[in-house]
Amino acid sequence: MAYAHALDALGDPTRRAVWEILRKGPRAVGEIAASLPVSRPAVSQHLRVLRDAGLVRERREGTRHIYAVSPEGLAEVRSYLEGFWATSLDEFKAYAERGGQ
Amino acid sequence: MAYAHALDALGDPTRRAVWEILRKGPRAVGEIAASLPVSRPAVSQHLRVLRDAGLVRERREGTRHIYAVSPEGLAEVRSYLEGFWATSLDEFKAYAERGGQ
DNA sequence: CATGTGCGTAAGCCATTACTTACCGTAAGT
DNA sequence: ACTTACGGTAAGTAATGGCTTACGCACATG
Repeated sequence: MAYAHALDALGDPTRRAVWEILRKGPRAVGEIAASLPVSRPAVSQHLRVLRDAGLVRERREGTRHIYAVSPEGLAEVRSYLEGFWATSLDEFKAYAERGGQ
Repeated sequence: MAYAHALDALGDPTRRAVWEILRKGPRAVGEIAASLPVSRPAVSQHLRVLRDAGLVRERREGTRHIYAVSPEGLAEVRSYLEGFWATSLDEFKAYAERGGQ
């Protein structure tokens, strides 16, 4: 299996922190690590997971590896959650009609 | 911390499997466990995590505990992801304008 | 060609956690 | 009251995984 699902990748707080940094714009690995209380290799490993999940994308500028949020992986997670939305609302409606029990 | 974020709760494959079963409609604990390759106590523990994350809700019918997907937790995850959507599209646009590199 | 910079990978350690079985509590039926 | 049904909890174990340091590779610069 190994992180097939994007939600596996987002299930770690540090990884979400990396993702939230990239949300502000593309960053090199070292820059990301400088903003976090973990080492650069740790960030590198997290980025690999995020990349395998399709959540970030990489490009190279000389020796620097620039990462950026990828829309595709985000869209995948979104559509996954959308599938729950309709049934969830139905449930909520029935729940309310029972009087909130 | 311990599963403060709903995405932490959704970061486990078995827990997502539980959630996907509940997506089809409310179920008792034993019913859920019967659909999965893990024991009933394991399901019970996963349901507790999902419940603490606000992703599922519980009601009782006699000795049966009926679980159902909760809209609130789902909405939380959705709004979290929505925050990435706009910036992600901007990034994608810039990416395309660079020629897809 | 040598040095410096920026990252990824390997190996190992430690904490987290997902799972099991055993047990206990509660509700309903006989 | 006894029994059965249904689930949560406790305790212990095995595995996952997140982190570190050490190392190696690619690119740029003197």
